[in-house]
Amino acid sequence: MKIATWNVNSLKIRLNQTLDWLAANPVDALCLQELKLTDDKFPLAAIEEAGYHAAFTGQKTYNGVAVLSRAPVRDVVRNMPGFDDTHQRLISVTLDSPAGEVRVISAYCPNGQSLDSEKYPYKLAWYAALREHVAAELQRYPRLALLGDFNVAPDDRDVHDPAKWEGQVLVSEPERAALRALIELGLSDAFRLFEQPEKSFSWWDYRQLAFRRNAGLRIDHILLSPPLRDACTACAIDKEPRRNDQPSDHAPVVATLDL
DNA sequence: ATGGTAGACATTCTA
Repeated sequence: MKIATWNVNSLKIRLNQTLDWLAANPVDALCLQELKLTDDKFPLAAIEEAGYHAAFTGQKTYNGVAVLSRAPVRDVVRNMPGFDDTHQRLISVTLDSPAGEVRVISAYCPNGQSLDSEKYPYKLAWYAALREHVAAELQRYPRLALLGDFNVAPDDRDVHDPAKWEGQVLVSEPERAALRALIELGLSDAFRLFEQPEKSFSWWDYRQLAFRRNAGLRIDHILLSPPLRDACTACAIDKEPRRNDQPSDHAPVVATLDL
């Protein structure tokens, strides 16, 4: 089976690109972030027409996440129970695979804006809550995949110009430590299970011709629990949609699982 | 040091 994640930066603007991408890349599950629409505006009919079920949680203007799935989904949990948050940033679902049920979580981690912003401690608190949520989910679901826009570049090799970015938001040590603490629950960064091209990124700023210069960061990740890590045979970033007219600023990431 | 682009919405905020 194949699972993927894509921050589409408005599902309204990117609906046709999403459907085109699914037609060319018929993955079993696609996690979406930054829907930027309320649930009543979610394009469920078009997605079902394309052969997918969907679980989603949205809000006006910002945030919003979804899981699109070939198989029906069940046990849908929106956000993190016990963490009081007005932002719609997380959705967890269960789907069936030949090897048994798989828990798929779509995450849109806070950006943080800058180290001196009030959004920065919110980001770290959100990460701490996510760690607790995923720890609890792992107790119940040994086959777990956490996919999304983590808004953290784990390592300097995930940054086009580490000297320029040193200490900045998305790269700062406390953010990297928060992501490591999550991974230390026993998850693996699927992308780094395999040899990858140098300077592989998943996000490029719209400004300053960043994509053309490959001035990007790798901030979109697929994290796998041990049984899924063992089943993972490939992981890649698909840069093609970033070349589209009116592209998202993020590229999809795809993992192949031998299940 | 500043602002560059894009999306949603309202003339600014977020990324």
